[in-house]
Amino acid sequence: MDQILKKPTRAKKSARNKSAPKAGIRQKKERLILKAAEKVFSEFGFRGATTQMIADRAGIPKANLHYYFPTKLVLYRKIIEEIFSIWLDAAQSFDENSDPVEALSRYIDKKMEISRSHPFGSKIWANEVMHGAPIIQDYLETTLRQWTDSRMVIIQRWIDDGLIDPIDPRHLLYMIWASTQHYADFVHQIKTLNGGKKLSDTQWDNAREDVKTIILNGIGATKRADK
Amino acid sequence: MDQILKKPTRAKKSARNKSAPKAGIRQKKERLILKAAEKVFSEFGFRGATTQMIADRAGIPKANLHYYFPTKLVLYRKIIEEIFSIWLDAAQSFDENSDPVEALSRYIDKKMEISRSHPFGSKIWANEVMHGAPIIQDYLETTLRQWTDSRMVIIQRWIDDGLIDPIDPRHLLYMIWASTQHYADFVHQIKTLNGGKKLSDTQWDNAREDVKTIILNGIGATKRADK
DNA sequence: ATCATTGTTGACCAACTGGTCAAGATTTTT
DNA sequence: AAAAATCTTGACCAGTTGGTCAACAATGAT
Repeated sequence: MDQILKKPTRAKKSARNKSAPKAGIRQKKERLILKAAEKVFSEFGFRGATTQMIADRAGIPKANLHYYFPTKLVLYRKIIEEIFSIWLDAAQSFDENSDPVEALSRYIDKKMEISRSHPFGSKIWANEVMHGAPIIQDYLETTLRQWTDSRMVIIQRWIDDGLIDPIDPRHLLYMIWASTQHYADFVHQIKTLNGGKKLSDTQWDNAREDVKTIILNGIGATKRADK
Repeated sequence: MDQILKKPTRAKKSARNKSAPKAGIRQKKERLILKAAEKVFSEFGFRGATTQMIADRAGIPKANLHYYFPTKLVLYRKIIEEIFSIWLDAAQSFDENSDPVEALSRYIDKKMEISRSHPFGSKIWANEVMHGAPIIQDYLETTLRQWTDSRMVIIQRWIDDGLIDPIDPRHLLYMIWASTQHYADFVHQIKTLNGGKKLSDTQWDNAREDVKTIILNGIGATKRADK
């Protein structure tokens, strides 16, 4: 799931020494920077974030950051790629061979889990799309488009087989995305409306169950499956 | 709906002359700037937007913009206030005396309409919240909080009266917000997945109906109302 | 006509920011 | 040990940006 993103970065020898005394430096430092950058970008957006902020959060001088990532844009792209790969990972759970209740339940569970564990990534993605996707347009047009089309076919088949009510598959997908990602993108609003406290484990469970219940009932997937 | 935002701005005489020969200048120019600013802020975010961009789009020199709005922040705040007032306007349709199907249908209709007619505002709001609501925190804690609480009571009453299934009112509201605002905030993604063409009138109708259907069915509001 | 108020704008500036660079430190290879 | 490669960092620079200002124009009141 990650290989696409990794650079070869000197994979010649070092097969006998104690693991990787120096080769690991680059990897560790890049990880450190990426993590800091993800947070800062999600908080301030691409232009709002400064390389100085990112360097500070990573605890290194700015020049060092630029040694590993030549430009702010390159750093940003790397992060987008990671987010997208996580997203695609969850998308796998929406496979062909399941019935609607099973497939959609699993998919919604995964998406909610990602909203909880990777809220920064979700925000960055949302930010990108809201600003016209200047960086990720190609992802939208290729990978995301293909995935969406293929899933719409599956949903349409469920409809044709009478497993769910006839709704536009597109809007069902949008609703799932919107409802699940809302818990990442609007976490601040949710927290404020929750008396300033972030959602507890139980509240997260409730949220996940309610989203699933409403959507599955909403498309009539349960009334057939139940009996 | 607007009075809060307007400045007194010389309301002495001019009650006999031909309307407002000069008094109108300020108002017209402010409108012009606000409209330009809304677009630019929604496209580039607060920091991404420059006062130069806004001035250019309004067709005036930057210094003139700063004559009417001393700082970028003041301009931004003004826009946020307007957005919020539009939002509150729609919120009215969610009144006490209706049954769930009627109240929620009307509310979702209004929200979808706003997503279509005021996508810029929705994006700016989303952007604010995603970045921790640095400007609008007070709105979240006061007005929005109160409104949300009062509507949750109504929804809870519906549940107690057996009019809808027992779900957490909070999550129902979040789902409505998420699903409807998605069509504004993610319009670019939706457009791309729609073959690069923005949604037609029919597609908007379908979206609106599907969102309503799924949510109303999802909470079991229709199965009681139908018979 | 004259004055006061309001509106207009080019030129300017201080602060910030992405990115560079050269000198030096550290580690790996030979 | 010493050469080669990699990593580190303070100082620096050029471009951008929010905001100011002084001179000027237009309009309204007297």
